[in-house]
Amino acid sequence: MKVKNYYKNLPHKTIERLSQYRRALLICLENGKTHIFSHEIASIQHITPVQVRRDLMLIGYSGTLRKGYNIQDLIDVISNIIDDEAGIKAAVVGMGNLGRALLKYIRGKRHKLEVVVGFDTSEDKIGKQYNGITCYSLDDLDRVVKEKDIKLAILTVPAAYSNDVADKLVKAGIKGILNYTPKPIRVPDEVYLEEYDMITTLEKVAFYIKMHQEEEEEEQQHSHDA
Amino acid sequence: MKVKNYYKNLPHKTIERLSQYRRALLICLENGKTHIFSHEIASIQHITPVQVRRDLMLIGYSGTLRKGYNIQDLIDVISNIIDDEAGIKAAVVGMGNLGRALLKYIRGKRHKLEVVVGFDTSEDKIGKQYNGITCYSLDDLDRVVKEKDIKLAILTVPAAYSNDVADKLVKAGIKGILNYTPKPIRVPDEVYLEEYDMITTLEKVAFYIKMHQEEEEEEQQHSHDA
DNA sequence: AATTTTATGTTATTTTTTTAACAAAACTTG
DNA sequence: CAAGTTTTGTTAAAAAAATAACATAAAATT
Repeated sequence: MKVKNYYKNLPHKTIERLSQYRRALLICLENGKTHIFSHEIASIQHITPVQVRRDLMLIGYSGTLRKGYNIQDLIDVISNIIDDEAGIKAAVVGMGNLGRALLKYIRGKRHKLEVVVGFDTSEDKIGKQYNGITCYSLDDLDRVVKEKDIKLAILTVPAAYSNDVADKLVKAGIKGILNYTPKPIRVPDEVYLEEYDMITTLEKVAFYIKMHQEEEEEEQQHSHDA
Repeated sequence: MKVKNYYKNLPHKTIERLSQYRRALLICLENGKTHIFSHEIASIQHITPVQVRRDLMLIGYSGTLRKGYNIQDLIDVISNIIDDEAGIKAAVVGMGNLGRALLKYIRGKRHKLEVVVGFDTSEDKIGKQYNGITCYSLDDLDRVVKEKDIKLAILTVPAAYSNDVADKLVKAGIKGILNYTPKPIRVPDEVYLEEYDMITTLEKVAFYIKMHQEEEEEEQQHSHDA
């Protein structure tokens, strides 16, 4: 059995939570904490302590019975799993409001995952610097991606172009795309694709507001009946 | 059995997909299509036709055997389920790059879900118009939310303030919060909370790129051995 | 020193979600 | 007009994810 690659069987949801745990842990570390209990992590992430312990069990990390988990150690263990040793370079493709917002969020946060360039079609933006990275023309995409060995693209172009740009990215050899465009794109199997749709999330919240509202109305109706 | 409220038992994932289906259907409608097959919807959304049919079964919508689903009808059925009849008003709280980007995305797309105001602390922004909505001071949040009957808040303030602002929103009577802040917030049970974390999504993509990469290296190793 | 409390780590169970299987219907083709 | 094809709708099975249950251990308390 290859111990080295045990994390390949980790559930997708666990991978997501590991990233979230790490972020929470980094904040705790900044605040001077050295140890943390499963129920503390759980409380931050709005989940149950059991789930935290189960995730940590899956990655083979053990805490101490009375002090909980060593924050720095746990950060290191998680980083070893989710980070690429050599680091992964990313590009923001589409430097509109969303692209620039994401860039600001990400820039400098993780040394193993760095946004190194941006792309846009607008003459105003090409050649300019944003949060310390330069914006290139989409025409130079293929060259720049190959030169800088960029593997991940954050797609934030207008929906109308999403498919064309995605094709370009694939041809340039990109390995993963995070699509923030409201239109699903099509890529070959070997390219990892994650679609995130803001409107869907928003409509979901609206739906549950509506539902909650109707439930309350119903309850009032009942108490009125009685 | 209350037929009126059957949709309260719909799986969460189905709700999400219904929103996605509708968006895809609206695009098809614009392109002049009148009918669509389950496998066409599936292909757009990167899922299986079975899942589409199952979701539509759950909402009680039937297509015709040879023509598939009537696009306009299906849009109406979905809208009846996920939209609030009276409409839900939303606010973008934090008019930075991300807030403005989301506003641009959403503005005018759904008439049953409308962003009506923005909030910010910056003097430069207060009083200004963005995509047709005015930006108010965060100090006026309570008043404006109540006056305009705003039920949903899109939280895009800097992480440091997320909890304080969330508390304000809850006090003002908000019913649902979509938190785009990289820090989880805490709200009472009666407020629906959806957290979305861009960094987690990004790190997830990076992880699967890494994994894929290692798998390929392994395969090369094997073929080298043989 | 015995008992209680509070955590962890792990197995078992339940719930949720996805996928498979297949009957029925409508159209097409030989 | 019979056989074949295609697509829906639904039930059954499988897979994934979350939750519960509980044994174990270390510290605190009585």
